[in-house]
Amino acid sequence: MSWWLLHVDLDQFIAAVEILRRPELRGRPVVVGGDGDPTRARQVVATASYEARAFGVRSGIPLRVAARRCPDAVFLPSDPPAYRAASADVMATLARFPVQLQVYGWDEAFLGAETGDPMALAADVRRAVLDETGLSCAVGVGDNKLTAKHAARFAKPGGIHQLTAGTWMAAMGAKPAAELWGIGPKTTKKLTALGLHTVADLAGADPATLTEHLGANAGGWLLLSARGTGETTVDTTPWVARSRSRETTFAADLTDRASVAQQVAALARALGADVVADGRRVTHVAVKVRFSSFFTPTRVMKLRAGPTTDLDEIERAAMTVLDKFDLDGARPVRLVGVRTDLAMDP
DNA sequence: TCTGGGGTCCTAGGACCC
DNA sequence: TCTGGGGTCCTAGGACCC
Repeated sequence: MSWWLLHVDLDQFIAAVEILRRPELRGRPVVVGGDGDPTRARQVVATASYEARAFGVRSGIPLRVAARRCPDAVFLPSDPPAYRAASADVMATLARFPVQLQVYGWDEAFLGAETGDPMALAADVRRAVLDETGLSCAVGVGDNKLTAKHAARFAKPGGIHQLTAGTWMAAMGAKPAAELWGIGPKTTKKLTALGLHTVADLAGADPATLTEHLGANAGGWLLLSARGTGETTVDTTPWVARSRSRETTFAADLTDRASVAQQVAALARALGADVVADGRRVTHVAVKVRFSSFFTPTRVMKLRAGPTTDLDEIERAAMTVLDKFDLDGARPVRLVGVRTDLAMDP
């Protein structure tokens, strides 16, 4: 018996939920995103089914591009409440296993288990999720969260796979460092500049050099990651949001300050109502404005009078924060957003 | 064909105080 | 008179993830 980490990752989650309630779509290219109208601008793909991915349709590309690449795809609007409900079903299934459970977003979870046969456990988990929810998932088995996470990638779609310290370098060493969990485009660029291209390159890098160019914290963490080292603990405490935000990209840019202010006020009120309905108090109010140039500054204000549930105060604060922006000259605004930071003490 | 929405965590720099 | 050092709070932005 030893301690194992499992990473459960649902396959094409959002598309899978849609196919589950519309079985006639199974086997067809399905694209979910925005309001489901691929002729409208400024909407992107949330999730594409594997059949659509075969045509080059990926998360984040504009719906119009998806329609061009895959004209036969079925386009559906995003339905977050349905995905939340499906996610809850999956997590409930996982919670019935004798494991520690850490929910990690809608479609992922880490399990920690003391077991002598982690692959058998993974197979059981996969089968239970499929039987009880109709949703397929991949399950990665590892000696820490990083190896488990990457094992799940090898397992996708719908399989199980094991990756440990002993097999890490053989499996991952030749892959681009960019594929490591936690390494994004910016870090990749810095690593490339240092001549570090693969996971093996990074694993063998000079710690002082990494620290110098990426910071003490990030440098050390990168090196550990490249060597397949990661967390071994599972945080089972229920997730409590630290912030909540709401933003809107307009179909056509706003060009007058009054419209921008009205949109921000409405967002602040709606967001405040959601947060208060959840029994939370607001400590900070932030406003985000994206101009047509894609320049996207954010301004934030701490509420001096302390955490509040007063919607008028939240809206007023948003208006005060909006005043920090230079909206003169009618620079076209394509997006506004409001974020509330939430009090963490009960 | 221009580029969604909702999150978390970290860092840097200025203000302010002792 | 041209100059310390530390600590905390606050804001802005960067980076990444799903």
